[in-house]
Amino acid sequence: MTSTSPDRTSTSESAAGDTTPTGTEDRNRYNPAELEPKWQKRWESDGLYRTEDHEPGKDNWYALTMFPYPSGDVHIGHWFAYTPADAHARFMRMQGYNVMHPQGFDAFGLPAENAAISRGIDPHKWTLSNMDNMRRQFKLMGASYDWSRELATCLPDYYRWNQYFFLKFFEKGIAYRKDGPANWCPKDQTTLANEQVKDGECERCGTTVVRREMPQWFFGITKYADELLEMDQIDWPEKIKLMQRNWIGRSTGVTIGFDVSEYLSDTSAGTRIETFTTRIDTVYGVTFVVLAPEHPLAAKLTQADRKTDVDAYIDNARRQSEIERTSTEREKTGVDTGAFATNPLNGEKVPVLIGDYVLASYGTGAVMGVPAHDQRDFVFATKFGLPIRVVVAPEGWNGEALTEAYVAPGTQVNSGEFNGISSVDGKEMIADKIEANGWGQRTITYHLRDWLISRQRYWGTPIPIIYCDHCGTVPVPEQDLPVILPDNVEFTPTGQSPLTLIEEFVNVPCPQCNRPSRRETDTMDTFVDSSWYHLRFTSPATLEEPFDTGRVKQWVPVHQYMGGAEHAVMHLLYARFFNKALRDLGFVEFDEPYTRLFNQGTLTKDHMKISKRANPLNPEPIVERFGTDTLRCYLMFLGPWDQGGDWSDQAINGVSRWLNRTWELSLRDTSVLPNNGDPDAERDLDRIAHSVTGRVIADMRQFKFNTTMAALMEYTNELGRVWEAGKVSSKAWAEAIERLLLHVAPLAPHIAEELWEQTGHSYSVHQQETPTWDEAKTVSDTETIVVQINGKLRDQLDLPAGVSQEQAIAAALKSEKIQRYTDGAQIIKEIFVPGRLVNIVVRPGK
RNA sequence: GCCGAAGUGGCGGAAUGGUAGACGCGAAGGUCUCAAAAACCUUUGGGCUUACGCCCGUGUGGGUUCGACUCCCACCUUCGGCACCA
Repeated sequence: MTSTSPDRTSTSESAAGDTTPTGTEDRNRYNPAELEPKWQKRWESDGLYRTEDHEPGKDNWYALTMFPYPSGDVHIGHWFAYTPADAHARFMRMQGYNVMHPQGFDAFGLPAENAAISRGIDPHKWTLSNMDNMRRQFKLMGASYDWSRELATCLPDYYRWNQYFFLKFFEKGIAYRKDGPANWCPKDQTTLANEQVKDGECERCGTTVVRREMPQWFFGITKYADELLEMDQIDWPEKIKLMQRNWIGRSTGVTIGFDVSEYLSDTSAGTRIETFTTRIDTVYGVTFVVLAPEHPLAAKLTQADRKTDVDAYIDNARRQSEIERTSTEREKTGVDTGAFATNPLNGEKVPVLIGDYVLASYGTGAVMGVPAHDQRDFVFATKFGLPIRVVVAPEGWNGEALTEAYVAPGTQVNSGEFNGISSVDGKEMIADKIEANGWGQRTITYHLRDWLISRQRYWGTPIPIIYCDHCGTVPVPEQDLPVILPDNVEFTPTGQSPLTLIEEFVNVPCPQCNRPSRRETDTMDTFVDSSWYHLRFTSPATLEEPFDTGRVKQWVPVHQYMGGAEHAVMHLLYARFFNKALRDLGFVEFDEPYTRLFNQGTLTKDHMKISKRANPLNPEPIVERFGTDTLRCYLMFLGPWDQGGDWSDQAINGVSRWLNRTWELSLRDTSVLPNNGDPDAERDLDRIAHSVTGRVIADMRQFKFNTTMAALMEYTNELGRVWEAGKVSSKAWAEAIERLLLHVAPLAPHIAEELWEQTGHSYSVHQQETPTWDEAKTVSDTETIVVQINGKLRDQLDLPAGVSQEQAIAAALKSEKIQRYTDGAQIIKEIFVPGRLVNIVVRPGK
């Protein structure tokens, strides 16, 4: 199953310390291949990481990583995401928290279906066997997962609750059905996921994909837009918050109607073109109005002589894919309707055009064209020979024509009664006037659309709806849940959902009237699954309800969520929405699902994305050669976790060496050390030991694994020197080693456990607490004071700790090196930074 | 185009406005060895100097400050996200 690279077995690369001259030394050699599986088994059989809902005297800490899709292999990217997260969870456990660290599988999705189509494998079996394989590979990480909580979203025990929530949402109007766009391949006669569309073409057959409107299911996330913008309660990276804000894209402006009644024979779609603008101050500069091709008034307004052209244009726009239409590269196109609209402010009649740069889905689907103050309108007007009228004058403008749109604020001109005032004030005054006259009103619009959850796919949660000719859209009664996804289905080569072909699935009696009806064959977006899995982890075995409310209360909101930034606006926004919807339905009491969020970066190799084909990097050979602990530590050491990093085959040696050094240092025969140590030497050792703990605690809390590792490496280097000096007692030495092992434990759990045992401690190191430290013990008797002349380093002095300003400056002025600069010069200023430096500012004298 | 992050030795990277380059890799020299590997020790930003030392140096150009990798302004480059949003 797992492919092994052929060259690896033949090379004679030896594991660290591989060659062993004698059998007696063998026993004390660091051998991860032996001890890692040993401890993994022990931890598992002891249930060391099984979490209770309550531990007396401890606060709960829910450490969650974004669960993986079961693609089949745990790759190095998984290791980079999951092992530092595990180290943090372990650290929090040692900080005295009752930590829950679960893991599961986000098991619905397209790849399973692709495997089914291309290789004829059943998605169900494919997914479950991938999960088995990945579970085994995950266990190589030595992570502190509580596997008793494992869940997989493709199992009916899980997805039935998707259906349950769907029904609750439907009842409340949060789930609703309307026409929505889908990517349609005309050749394969199927809809495609966005991932299946490559450069506007069907990934399978290369046919140009078109947009097709069809009835689909939505979740009403936009109702929560304003609440989703509030992010004061959550401790998330500013970057992610910003991306969410931009995605929600709230903009305030004015909706204003342009009367077109005299050009309409059919007024069923109204008599005004409603437009939305954020720049109502420019309304006197409107010289045309543009409708989206899908706008209901587009056809109705078209005058007889323009009909042929307009019909052709609209038809053509419909053929274009979304990708083509929204490409900014593309030249703007448009067509005249022959109709005119009246600007209510100045009574002017301006032409109405249709242009596909106007999007039906944003704002009102119509824009007022102000070419002087909007660059797109400027380009459009130039192309169609429409007038460009300046109404907000740049400073110093004297009536010359513009070469591009002027978008900044200015002074109102050509604006009737508003002439001469600033456009900032004009915005408000004009809006007031429009509202007073009933021409329009202030409006808020959002970039965020409702969440389209329908997928015309097989491998997902069936949507629990039945369509009856008599009763209409009928929800599946709760007691009939789950609607089971049928097994053993046939996949057509086109990728059309097999659900539509299964008679016994589709044809069902109406739950209300019992007449023959048809079941919904769309399934749900997999982001539905991942919107609430963190709740299910608290009580994964519960059968009667989606989760145990009492247990959720003890664990959620998740204290620490960790995962990639690629989910900034999809998963993370959907999960926040889902939580708020569940709250409004009474399922949970809190407002946000994830209190803290940390995003790791991406791991690269040779500064390129790691990919199976072009740039492979398999964790298993690395584990075989160096051990899990080395791999874990190296991934944490190679750079700041949030910035990702670049893999180096060479640099991992350094970490391997360090663990070997840790091993060797810990197992030294302490009987050669004195019983009574030298007090000065022991005070020095204390200083080193306490300051390393201070650094480790501060850095681990903030996910700064690389500097944690650096601090521990410095510590082992120091310990080597301390041993050489031979002045500390065996007791002091043993304490120093104990401290080392406790700090290593979260990072390299296996070696720490083994050494903990071998140094005479009782199982398990992972149930110990982080060592304490005393700030007072970290200060030394002397401190190095840097002496600068005019900010440049000229000397260093070792002075007693806590030296006063006067003493320090006096000592500095006594220094020969300093006198070279002060002799004959005028001292202007002396600066003293306690514990750091003296800076003497001189002017070269005469 | 807009938004965001980042630019530091040969390499990965470290530095509450206060000794730039911690820690590690690599490299060079050495110890051990018949030899090699491993391990250990020393050196390792550039330039000048016999030496004490001195000068330069954190993408570029300015600025603030006694003192700037760090703060401010402008620009360049790379990466990530969004993109005809009215």
